[in-house]
Amino acid sequence: MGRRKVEMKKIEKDKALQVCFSKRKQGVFKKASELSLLCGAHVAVIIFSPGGKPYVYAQPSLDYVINTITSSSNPTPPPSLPTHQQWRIDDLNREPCGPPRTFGGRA
Amino acid sequence: MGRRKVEMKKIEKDKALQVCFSKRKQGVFKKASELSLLCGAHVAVIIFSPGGKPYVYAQPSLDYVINTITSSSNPTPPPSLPTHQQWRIDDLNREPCGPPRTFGGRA
DNA sequence: AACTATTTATAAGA
DNA sequence: TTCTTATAAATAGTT
Repeated sequence: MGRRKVEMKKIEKDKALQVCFSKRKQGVFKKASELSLLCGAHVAVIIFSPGGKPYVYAQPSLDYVINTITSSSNPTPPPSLPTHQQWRIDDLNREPCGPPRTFGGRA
Repeated sequence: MGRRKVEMKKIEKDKALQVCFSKRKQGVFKKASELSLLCGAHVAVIIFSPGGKPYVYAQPSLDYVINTITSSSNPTPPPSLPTHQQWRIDDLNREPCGPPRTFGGRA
């Protein structure tokens, strides 16, 4: 979205890349925060700038999300939920990681 | 965006929440993958559904991003970059975490 | 950093 | 859940 449709490939011009990074980082954080708020979902977004500086959005906290995702299996299933899923961290690394995919099903 | 402007508060109707979560999770992953591709940025997005099931997008990998962010200081500055920033993980947890904020500056 | 022309994401509905 | 469509929102190029 913008004046032109943009090709999805690495931006070469350094100035343009910096501007794009800054704008889109903000966009991703906003989308993540909206998802968290609207759906009551816990979420963490970790972004490293091309210069290596980290930016983080997390709900409720980075520690919480990393600790939960790092636990090899889900140790504390919410007792109120009938269809709780079991999962292992190894499964997560098998995600396809491409934009035009489904990125998993429902909870 | 959509037929109506939507209030930014927790969705109550369970069905609507599921649909919203599914669509927006996909949206966040797509935005993150575009940021990664366009800017060559390393990124991880970890999302827990309301039911507690985790979904992950990561570039180049979840392990890489978590290991890097978990290191209390950046141990391996890219030698090609002149303006490398030093940072500590403690700094990251001080992010405001609200949608209408700047979410950090530029690298 | 602000401004808009456009593209893209997505809320409802089928 | 997938598709369609009307609209809100993100953002590319410009100032």
